[in-house]
Amino acid sequence: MEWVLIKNLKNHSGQEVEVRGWLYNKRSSGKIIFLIVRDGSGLLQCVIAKKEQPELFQLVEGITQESSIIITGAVREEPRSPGGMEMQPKDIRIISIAENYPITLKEHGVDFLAERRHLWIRTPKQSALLRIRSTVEQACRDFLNRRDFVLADAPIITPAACEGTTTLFELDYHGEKAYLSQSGQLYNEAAAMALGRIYCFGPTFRAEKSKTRRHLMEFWMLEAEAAFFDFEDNMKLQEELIYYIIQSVLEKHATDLKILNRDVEKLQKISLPFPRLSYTQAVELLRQKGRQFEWGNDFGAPDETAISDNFDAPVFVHRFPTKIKAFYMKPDPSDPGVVLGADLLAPEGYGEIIGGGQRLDDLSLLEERIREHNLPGEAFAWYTDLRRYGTVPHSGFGLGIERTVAWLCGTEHVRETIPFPRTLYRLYP
RNA sequence: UCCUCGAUAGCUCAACGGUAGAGCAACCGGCUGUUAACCGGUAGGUUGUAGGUUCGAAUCCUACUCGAGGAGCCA
Repeated sequence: MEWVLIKNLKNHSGQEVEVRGWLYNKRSSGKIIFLIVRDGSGLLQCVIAKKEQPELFQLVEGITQESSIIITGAVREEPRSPGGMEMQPKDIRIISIAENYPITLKEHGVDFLAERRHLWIRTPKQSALLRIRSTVEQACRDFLNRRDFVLADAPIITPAACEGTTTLFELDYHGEKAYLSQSGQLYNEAAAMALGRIYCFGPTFRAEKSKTRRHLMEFWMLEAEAAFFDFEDNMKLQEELIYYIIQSVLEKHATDLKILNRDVEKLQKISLPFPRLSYTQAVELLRQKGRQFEWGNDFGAPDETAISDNFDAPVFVHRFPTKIKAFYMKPDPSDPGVVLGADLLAPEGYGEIIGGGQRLDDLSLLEERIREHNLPGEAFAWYTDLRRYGTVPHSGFGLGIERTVAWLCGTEHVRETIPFPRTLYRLYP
């Protein structure tokens, strides 16, 4: 008997197959029982009539929610069944009867669910989110690999802050202070000088006590870096990547997006190129909308939402004031008061999903910036070396995976876009 | 760190100074096409903790604990 995943059952209509999974729900009306079985790929309805299968009917009455079972039987198309396919089981093997399951099909609060995240991920919406996350990650790799980018993983344990600004998680490295990485970027620059076009993809850590729906203590970031890419090349690469991710998700996840009630039209109508707005233009836009904003300040979350609300596609905001950006950003040669950096703001108020730009490639200016920002010169000696031995113009960016998935799925909170979120004040499970 | 809100049955909530209640889940029974099925019944509580006000507190006051949303910071 062939073991088939529920999502592939439509290719087996009329055949007898085996499905392995868990009982998601059971509905009985005395002489007929409907089982809803899940296997991680989808939901399958099974129907058993008492008159036709008395022993099986009795067996099934004792199967509880989330019990693990292996069922065999013929599947056929059935419009009344969720998922479109239905099985009439010939045999059901019980692997394990589940104890009284805490997560019911009714509504639950966030605290209750977060405390049971290990079980919450079994529910349809959470599974759909995680499947889409997997596709987003795969699309990132596929896209960059096709563009001849080499995967060069950056370290997680680092000796010093990359940007010197944010609060980091400190750890004891055999008596020496070390920190969990908040960005692989500086290492990426070194790797790009070795391999040309590279990316890293892994978790990053921020110890700030951020407590919003857009923040996690541990989140995943795709960071790409390319030698000889200028600012414009960089933005073009980013928008093509995002476009590729959108198309991959639309193509592979029609069912999941439906489970999530996502308005897919909003994703379908996004086209290239993405709109571009300079920081100065963005400030003007905010003022037009009646918001108080002074040139030279950084945008807050409500400002970002106000800007992105003007566009259907993600929008680049570029050329920020040099003073509010990181030390490694390259000033615009035609206006040194601003840098060749850009943030990509997702539509519908999901905020910044990419930050990137052209890097400072001039040795003396970089050394000056390191001093200005009061960064320890010794710790950055290797980084300035990159400008000493064959420096080239180069650019890169970092894409926040959870925010991207939240936007694509139309989910309120990023904590649902990662299997086991690390949020402020919650380290369990 | 700051601001706002919340904590009552396993879950989601009601009771707003006068005997703690409903729906769901659990358990028992009924129902031949259910869609979070439905119908009847049973059981389920030191109202987050500690103090105070009151004849009387889930309800009012104070502190604390835990959590949520937001700000700042960021992806």
